[in-house]
Amino acid sequence: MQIVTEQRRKDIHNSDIPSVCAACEARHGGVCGTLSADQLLDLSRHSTRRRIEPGREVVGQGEMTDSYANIISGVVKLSKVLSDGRQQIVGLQFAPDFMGRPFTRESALTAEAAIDTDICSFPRNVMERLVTEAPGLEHRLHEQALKELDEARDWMLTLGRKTAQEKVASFLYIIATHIDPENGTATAFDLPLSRADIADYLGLTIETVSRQITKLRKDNVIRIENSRHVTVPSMDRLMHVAGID
Amino acid sequence: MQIVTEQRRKDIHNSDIPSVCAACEARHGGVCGTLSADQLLDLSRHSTRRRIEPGREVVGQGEMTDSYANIISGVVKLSKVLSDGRQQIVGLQFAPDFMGRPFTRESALTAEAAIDTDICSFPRNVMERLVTEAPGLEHRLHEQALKELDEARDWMLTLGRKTAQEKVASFLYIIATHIDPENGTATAFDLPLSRADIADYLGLTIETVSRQITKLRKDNVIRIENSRHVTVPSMDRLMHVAGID
DNA sequence: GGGCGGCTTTGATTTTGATCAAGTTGCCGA
DNA sequence: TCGGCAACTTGATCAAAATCAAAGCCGCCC
Repeated sequence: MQIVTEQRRKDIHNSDIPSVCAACEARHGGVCGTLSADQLLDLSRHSTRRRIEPGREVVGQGEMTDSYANIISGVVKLSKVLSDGRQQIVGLQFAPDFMGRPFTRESALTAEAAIDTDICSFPRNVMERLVTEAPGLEHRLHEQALKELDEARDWMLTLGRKTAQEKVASFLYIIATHIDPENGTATAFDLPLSRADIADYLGLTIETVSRQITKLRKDNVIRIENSRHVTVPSMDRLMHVAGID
Repeated sequence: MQIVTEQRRKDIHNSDIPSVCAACEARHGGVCGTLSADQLLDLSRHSTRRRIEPGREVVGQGEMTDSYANIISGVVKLSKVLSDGRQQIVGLQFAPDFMGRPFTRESALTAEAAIDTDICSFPRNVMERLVTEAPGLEHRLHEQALKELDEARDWMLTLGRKTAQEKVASFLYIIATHIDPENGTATAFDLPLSRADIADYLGLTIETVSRQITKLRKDNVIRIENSRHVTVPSMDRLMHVAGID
């Protein structure tokens, strides 16, 4: 399914090697590479670092448009709800992803931390000023949008056409490939989402998710400790179960 | 669900009022508004107009990255397939949408016409040259990407959390609001997709789609002639059935 | 250490939508 | 006007996942 291919991840990653935000000691998810030293300093001066607890909204429904943020560590869920409460997680963001919507146009999205998450945020107006000054910055934001679009479309195939078993395996594969992007695909990791969150991501119920995880365990596709820690003996096997070519 | 809000559609639409491509007598989906007369002429000279028959690929898997195109009339399906043939339509594009992927990074997407479709296409290199010359052009492409991202995420909620009945109603609502963007929401229209296509868009089977359409007809939510022509007596009613707030 | 509450698992049953299998309808060409 | 074919509908049955209902498990606070 290549939600994010290795190559793509590297493209994004390589570009932010040089510049580190002085204020929060973090790379700004690739946005800094295109800025001058002065602009970087400007950005740093206005950025604030915050730790967000699980379940806490990073930026509320409409507020999303008021600021931009870089994820330093942790995982953020982007979700949508129906009026009767049914919920769907429409995206996950991992460090060092960049969050925030260019050009106001709120899309009824809620962003909240799935686990303890550190972010470095700066106000919309600073960002907008920099966009007009640095020609390459919009290009970077554009690439981020295209990356998210690809991920969303890949996930649509999972939501619409895969079985519960394949969905759960696909989810585990995504986590394995994203949880620690520095080191590529992880074969052992902690799930950043509760069963309820996983269900909301997969369009399933908690019970079905639990049963499928149990089945994967019994079939020796994964090993589990504490219901959160997962070990994958064979990534090929997992991908095969996930329906990934 | 506001897959595309009226306002958003207008934003995109208003911006291309002034410029019409001389070669194909069509507006280039909002990309021309940002170009100078010379650049427009340049673009026109390289553009070719084509009619695509239903089922025909507009641009194949990898080729998508070789050219850009503006939809003059018709509907294009963007879809993905699993290795065993299961298929999911991940997006629909209507006139006057702009198609094509900036920066090569193929995402295994197939684009094919759902009905007779006229497009005006131009080669990647011309487009890329213009992007570097006209600063506003990338901005436009960026907005298009964000629009598609919003639509994809709205649809993920539909795929993951709605019932078959709500899915079908949501589909009809999308068609009603997109089929003739000039005139806003249509209360009578021809379905641009076959039952099989609808099923692939909704993550359902043909039979389920058919049964739900029958049910909507029996419940007087819609009227149907020839299995393709739909009349919606009350758009509010349809939206309510679709689970749209 | 004991109990409480949230998260997770497991089991029994029901429901929704898929699958299998005929029919219809409508269109097109002979 | 008559096949013939593809698209669509309808019906019967089946299976996957949802729902309803208890337990476990684990960490935390007293």
